[in-house]
Order: sequence, then C-alpha cells, then structure tokens
Amino acid sequence: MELYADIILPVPLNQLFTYRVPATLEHTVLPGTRVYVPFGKGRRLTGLVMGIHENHSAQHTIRDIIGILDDNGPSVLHHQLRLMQWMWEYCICSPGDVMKAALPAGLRPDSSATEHMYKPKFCTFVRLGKNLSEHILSQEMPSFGKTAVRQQELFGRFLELSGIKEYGTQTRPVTKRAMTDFCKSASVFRTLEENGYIETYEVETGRLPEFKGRVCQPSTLSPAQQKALESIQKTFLSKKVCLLHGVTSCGKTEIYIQLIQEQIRLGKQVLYLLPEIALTTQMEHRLQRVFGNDMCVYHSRCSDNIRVEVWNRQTGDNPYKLVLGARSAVMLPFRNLGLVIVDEEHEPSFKQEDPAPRYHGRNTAIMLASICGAKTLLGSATPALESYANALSGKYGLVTVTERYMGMQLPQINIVDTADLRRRKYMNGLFSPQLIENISMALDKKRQVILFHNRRGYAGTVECPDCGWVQKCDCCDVSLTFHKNGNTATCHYCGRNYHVPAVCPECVGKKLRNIGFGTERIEEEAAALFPQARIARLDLDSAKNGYESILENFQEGRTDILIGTQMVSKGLDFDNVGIVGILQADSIMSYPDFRATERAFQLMAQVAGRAGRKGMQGKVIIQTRQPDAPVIDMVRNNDYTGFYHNQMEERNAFGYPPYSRIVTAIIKGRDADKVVKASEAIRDRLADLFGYSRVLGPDSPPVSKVQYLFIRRIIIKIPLELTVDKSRSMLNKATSFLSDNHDFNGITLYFDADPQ
DNA sequence: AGCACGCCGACT
DNA sequence: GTCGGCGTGCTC
Repeated sequence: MELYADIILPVPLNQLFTYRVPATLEHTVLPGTRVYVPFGKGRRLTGLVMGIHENHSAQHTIRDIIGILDDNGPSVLHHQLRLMQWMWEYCICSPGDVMKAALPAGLRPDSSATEHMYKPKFCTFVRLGKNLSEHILSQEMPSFGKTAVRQQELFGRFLELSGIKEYGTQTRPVTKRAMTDFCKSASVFRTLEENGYIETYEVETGRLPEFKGRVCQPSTLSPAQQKALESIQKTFLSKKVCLLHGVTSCGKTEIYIQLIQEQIRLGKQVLYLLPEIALTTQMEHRLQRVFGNDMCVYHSRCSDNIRVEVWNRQTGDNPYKLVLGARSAVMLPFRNLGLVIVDEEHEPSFKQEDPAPRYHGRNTAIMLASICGAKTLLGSATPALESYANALSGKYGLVTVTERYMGMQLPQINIVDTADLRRRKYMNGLFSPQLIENISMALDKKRQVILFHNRRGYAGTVECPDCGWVQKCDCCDVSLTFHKNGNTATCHYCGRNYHVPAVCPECVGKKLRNIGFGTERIEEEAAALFPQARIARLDLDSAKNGYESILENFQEGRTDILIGTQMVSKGLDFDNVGIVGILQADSIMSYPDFRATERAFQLMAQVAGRAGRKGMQGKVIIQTRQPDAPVIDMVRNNDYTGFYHNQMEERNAFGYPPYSRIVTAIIKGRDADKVVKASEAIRDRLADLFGYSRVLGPDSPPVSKVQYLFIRRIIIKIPLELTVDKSRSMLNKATSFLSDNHDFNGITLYFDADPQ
C-alpha cells in the first residue's frame, strides 16, 4: 500500500501538490511536517504536508518526497493547518502565499541560500579544568609563579564567579564573556585554558529575552471593572466571542489581565493582539510586570531567528503562556489556547494590505479561537460596525463599560467653526484663537497637549497656483509630500525623494507654494506661538528614528506638546493631558470611501479619549469648516449608539457591509490601455456572475499607479447568503477568464476580501 | 514565482 | 558562427 502526501509549496499557484511518500519515511511524514521535494526541472523546495492519503488520481506523474526536515514531530500543528486552509479559501489566495506568511523564513529554507536558514545561538561557558579538584581549590590556590600574575588574577576571578571559592564546588555558570570582560586580554584567558586550569564548553542559549524585573500582583479592580469581568466570564459560558465596549480610559487592560491569569491557572494559553507594533512596547511593560517570563512579544519586526525560536518554543513542552503580538502572531502554534484578546478591534491596521494573504487579524483571530475551542474577546471604545452588529444580533456577547477609570470624567468637547473665523479674519494660521487660549492655559497649569492632524490627502503638496501643476512621483501616481527639513519632496508610497523645482516645469511660473499642511507645519507654527513649550512630533517620518523615545518623553512629562497623526490616537495611555486639539476634522471626514464616517467617528472619539486625568476633566477642541456635520455632533455627545444606527441605515440603503461582504478585484499591468480593457472585460464577467447592481467600477483607486504598474479596481458586493466557497469559485471564474484570454497577457488579477 | 525552452539581433 | 534578449509555458 502506497502513501501520498498533499503538500503546500511556496509558489503562487492555486493548488496543493501530491507526492509519493517513500517507504522509509512512512512513519515520519505526517500532516504538519516540512519536507523537501523536487519541483520542475532541477528545483528543490521546502513544502508543508497538509494531508496523507492512499489513493492517487494518476492524471500526472507523481514524484517522491526527497527528505524530511522535522525529526521530532511536525513543526506545524493541526489547528494551524486548518487555519491556513481557511485563510487561503477566505482570502482567495494561493496556499503558498499563506505558507510564506505563516512560517518564518528560517523554517522554510530554499534550495539555494543557506544564509536565510535559522542559526541557533550558542554561548561559551567556562568550567574548571579536568585535572583540578574543586575541593582542594577551595582551600588553596594553585601556584602560578611570579611571571603569571594576570593568569592568577583571572583564575581567582573564575573561582569567585563560579562559587567554588565560597562553596568548594561550582554553583553558578560562568560565561567566557564575563571572564574576558574582567581581564580584557584574550591571550591571558587562552593560556589559562591551554594550561588546563579551565576549559570551555558551548551551550545553546537562544535569543529569547529574559525578564529580570520583579513580578508582582496586578492591581485590584474597581467595582465597574469587576462587574465587567464577571459579565465577560458569564458571556463566555454561552458565546464564543464577546465584545467589550468600554469607554476610553475605562481600564480595559486590568480586566484583560484578570482574564489572562484565569486562563493560565487553568493551564491554558492566551494570545493578545494589538493593531500596531508601535503599541506593543507600552503593553509589554505593563504585562511583563505581572506575567514575567511566561510571556513573549511576537510581530513582523522581530528578527527571523527570534521568530523561529518563539515558534519552536511554542511547539515544545514549555510554551509561552501569553503571547503579545500584532496580527502575524495568529499564525503561531499554540498547544492549548484558551483565549484570544483583540484589543482596539476596530482598527483598520488589523488588515494586512500587501502582499497576500490579505487577511484581517481580528477575523482570523476569531477563526483561530474557534478552531482551537478557545474564546475571543474583542475590545474597543469605538467598535467596528460589523462587530457591534454581531453583538446586537446575539452572535457575539456584549459587555459595556460606561464608567471611566479612577473617577475620570469624559472630556468636554468644543467645536470651532474655522470657516466662520477665517471669513471674519479672526484666524489666519492653523490655530483658532480658542485653541491657542486653551493650549496656553493648559501649559500654564503644567498640563500636556496633544495636537492631532490627519496627514493623508494633499497635505504639504507643492503646487503651481498659475497652472495647477502638482509635483508627483515619477513611478507612482501620488502627489509628493513636502518636507521642510532638507527642502525635499517625498513619495509616501515608494519612498523616493525629489528636489523641489524653483520654477514650475509646466508654465515656468515662479510662485510654487505648498498647499495644505502636514504635521511639520503644525510643529513650526506651534513653536512660534508657544516658544517656551517643548514640542515633539510623532508620525511615520519621525517614528523611523524611534517612536518609543518620543512616546516615553511625553509620558514622562519631558515634552509639553505632542503633535501627531493617527499614531497618537491608538490606545496609548497618557495621564496628564489637559487638552487635545484636532486641527482639521474636515480632512478626516472626507475619505472617498463608504467607511469615511465610521473612520471619522472612531478617530475623533479615540483622539478625544486621550484627554483627561484623575480628578480632572480634559478638554477637546475640534476645528472644522463643517460644524453641523452629523458625525461631529455624535462625537461631541459621545453618542456611539446614535452613530451606529445612523451608519447602519446608510449601509443598508446601499448594500454595504455588514449587509454584504465586499471583495475587490485588483487589476494591474504595465500597459495602461490594456489594464483598462482587461478590467472592463473582467467587470462584465463579474457582473454576469453576481448581477450588475452588485459590481461597481472599474475605477482608479486613490493611487492609480504604483511603481510603473497601472491599477484598476472593481468592487463586488457579495450577498451574505452566498457561501465563501461558492463566491470564491465564482471569482475564480474571472481569474481563469483572464488567463484563457491571450489578449490580456501581462495583466494580473487578484482579490482582496473585506478591504479596509 | 522560478526556471526551462525557444526563436531573433550584435559580437568574438 | 554563438551569446543573450525576454516571450510563453509548466511545475505533483
């Protein structure tokens, strides 16, 4: 009886590959093991076994598995294989794409480069030479003679460090590093070793950091927190998912900590997801004080070697009990997962944009928990509409906390009509008189200020007022963002830098100027208005040189005013913010997208939530040209439910989520004309399949050209009653239509499920 | 995605 | 004569 294995290979093909399992590997090739297989001519790949079976449908030649990489059992656990399969089906991508995202590169060596292979880390230790007796040494030193003073000193140091001097036997490990640090000269150490006084040995130590601080009990919960905790526990008796809707600063983290402790007591593991790597540091410190070395941090900025070590630890007998991570942590192995926490679940950055698999961290987490028989807790002060709808329909449980922590009040929110102020010449810069006055007052009282500005859109673009020319990137269809320092213009898509021309290249006009404004200009104006204040800026540009120090300085009160983009709105806790200013709410409200209002509400409510401290009410000033916009009113009244019902009505009227599932088709190619023709043909095909009213476009996305590739986008509103399986096979018909049509060679098509 | 095969231009 | 350009086709 012959065995066959269905194997995932790291190629962008929409299928698994069947190989024969040689008799010698019969007992070692199991689902989840990594294997070497021959592929094509002269290629050898690392693949992952999805399943084993006995029947081959011999429509093609079947080749043999060459060898196996996992000697001690599969390195991918059963639940991961199931999650991976769900992911490529749901995200409409290839198994290979999922494999590349799931396995750290060190676990899938390619045939050529060994440099990407995982390398274990060793540390050299020192022990007593074989011929010396520990017992005698504790009483007398061997004589080194007068010429070897430094050897004698170093040897003495060894006796101290090892504990031999004190106890007569080695009680502590001694690293070679500790010895060479002491005497500085490597040759003294070498002679000591050559003469047999000491010997060295290697131990695999790994790279996982160790927490050296003290572990302590978490703080006790307030009555409101305790009540929420009990409601969550009760909810989990009947529901797999619970949404915790708690106002900003309601002390969600303390509730999470109790839930994590409970899981650990039950011998279960917890995965704690945050939307952004930037947030992990603050949370890591908080959690580490309670969970010490039971926890680790995992995200895509961890080095590959660390990722492999975390992975191996998770499949071993002593896995971490708590993993704090960004979305990629859902791909880790868990032996006994009990709970997944998705904090700030509404954040769009939970969605992976590029490359495939374009998965949503929150939704994948719910699927992971479901496969593992674990629970999921979604937490947010401004839940995603989809999540809140699921909670109201009873699919998820719902726990609401309306009380802020430590008797903190919700901030007072003031709206400033900038259009009116400018008309009456009361305002010419970026700051309204009200904002300036409130900032001054806060600074006088030694309180801090956060100024928020959404930098997207056309902020800081170089434009010619005469002919309307705008400086754009040569490779992407993107207006450049002007950066004063260095007088350069940067493409925020590909990162290219350009000089700003002195005259307009179109009309030779000399009046080139900046339109819009970015955080840099706010910083400049703030510095002029408040010369005594210490000002820092937090955005993608300044974050490159370490957002951590910027945040830390602000937290420790070494900065007075923090100016930032989205990053300042995301779940960071500051405890001395007197005033929050939103400089131009209009740019937040004007995304060309059906989620614009949801984004605007969430963003403003979250930024506003940074204001306030124990026993003091914070103040928020929202500057806008549309003070009557409904969403502004909802933010002012902190009216989530009003906002929810208003938006649901709109979504229902237009058949947008959660009343449909959206998948976009992305069409790319070098030839602009071909891209347009292909996208129209694909649109017609999709319209035949799904109905004309459910297919929108094609249109050019906000950025219609990236790195010389032209892009078009088609939006498909998939009815909820259509299963994932059925809709995927329909969408795949469009893919085969494209590949069958040779006129469209050079055009690529892919899908993005639940685009954000 | 790779890596072959394949069929046309400028070089020792 | 061939080295090499990248078009297209295939991978269990």
